[in-house]
Amino acid sequence: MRAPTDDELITAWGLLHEALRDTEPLLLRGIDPCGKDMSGPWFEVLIRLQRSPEHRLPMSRLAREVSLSSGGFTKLADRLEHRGYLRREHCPEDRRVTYAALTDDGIALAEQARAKHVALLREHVLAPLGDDGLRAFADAARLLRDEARASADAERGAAAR
Amino acid sequence: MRAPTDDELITAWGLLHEALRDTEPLLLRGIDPCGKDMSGPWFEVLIRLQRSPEHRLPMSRLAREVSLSSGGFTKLADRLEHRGYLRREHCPEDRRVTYAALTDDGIALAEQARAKHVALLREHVLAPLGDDGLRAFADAARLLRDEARASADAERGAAAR
DNA sequence: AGGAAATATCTTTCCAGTTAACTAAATGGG
DNA sequence: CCCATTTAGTTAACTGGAAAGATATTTCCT
Repeated sequence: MRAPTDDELITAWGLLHEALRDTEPLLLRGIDPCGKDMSGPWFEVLIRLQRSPEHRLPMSRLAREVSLSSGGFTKLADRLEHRGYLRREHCPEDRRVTYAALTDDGIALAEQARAKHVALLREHVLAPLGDDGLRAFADAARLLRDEARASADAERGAAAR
Repeated sequence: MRAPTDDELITAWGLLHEALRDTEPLLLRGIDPCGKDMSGPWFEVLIRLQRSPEHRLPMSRLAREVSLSSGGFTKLADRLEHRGYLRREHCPEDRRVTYAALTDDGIALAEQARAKHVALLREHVLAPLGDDGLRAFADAARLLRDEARASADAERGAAAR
């Protein structure tokens, strides 16, 4: 198999960008109980809280998992709290940490959003790729992600030294 | 082959997000003649202009291709122009359009940035995926993108009717 | 030709997210 | 035991990009 040319590499990476950029809006259509804003990672936050015991997680961990700075996550939490989907809870064991916890409304919203999102994923991602294609795609994405994390860690280690 | 569960779908999509988000910064390291800012699509713009005859394209077309709003692209063009990498040229045939054209500095920057970017792509994308994996990955991305565009077009058509 | 609709750009306004500075709380080495 | 370091979260200043409106130019229809 011939090795890819420079242009093939650039094109391949561009395709990934375009696929994500064009598909993303389709996957959230009709899921907007928060209003026209709230474009970003609020859905990720809801999903992660929904999967968690007692529907709560430390804010710092959530921020890290959705790749938001601490300051950015504070504002996101403010928005969700203001709309009644989330509340802050103090952790008695470690008084530095604050939990972000779903309210009942937040739980309901998460379930509804998740159901719609999955339906849209089946339509716009699973359908074009097929079962096998989806798995292969996901495996490749995992490889990329792990390589990126390993590289980033290696660089951080080098910087610390 | 068993059909994917809801969770597998959500996870697969999340992996794609993480792969892109974590890999992206690695692919631009050392490519920053513009300063610490200029995070976004300036590289895409340079590449497209580099490939174009006379190193210039209408601003509106560039904006569409890199998925920026007209306002957003105006500001990006301002930044690149201010740094001396780009100039605006009026089109005599259609006086509405303004070309974005690379300066000599811009051409040099594009070549240098492209070379570095390709090297990083080989290291962080081609290496983990392999030749065949990369092509399969790119093909899947193309499928996704085309499906998304077809859906978006269909919806626009329905809205126009 | 004349007017309506479309196109391209710029302007303004708004908002999400980053960085950095700061406080509070926990941890670890001497 | 104490001080230095680290971690959690909030706040403020700034910036990139989106949405909507304004203007100028072209195209299309009659």
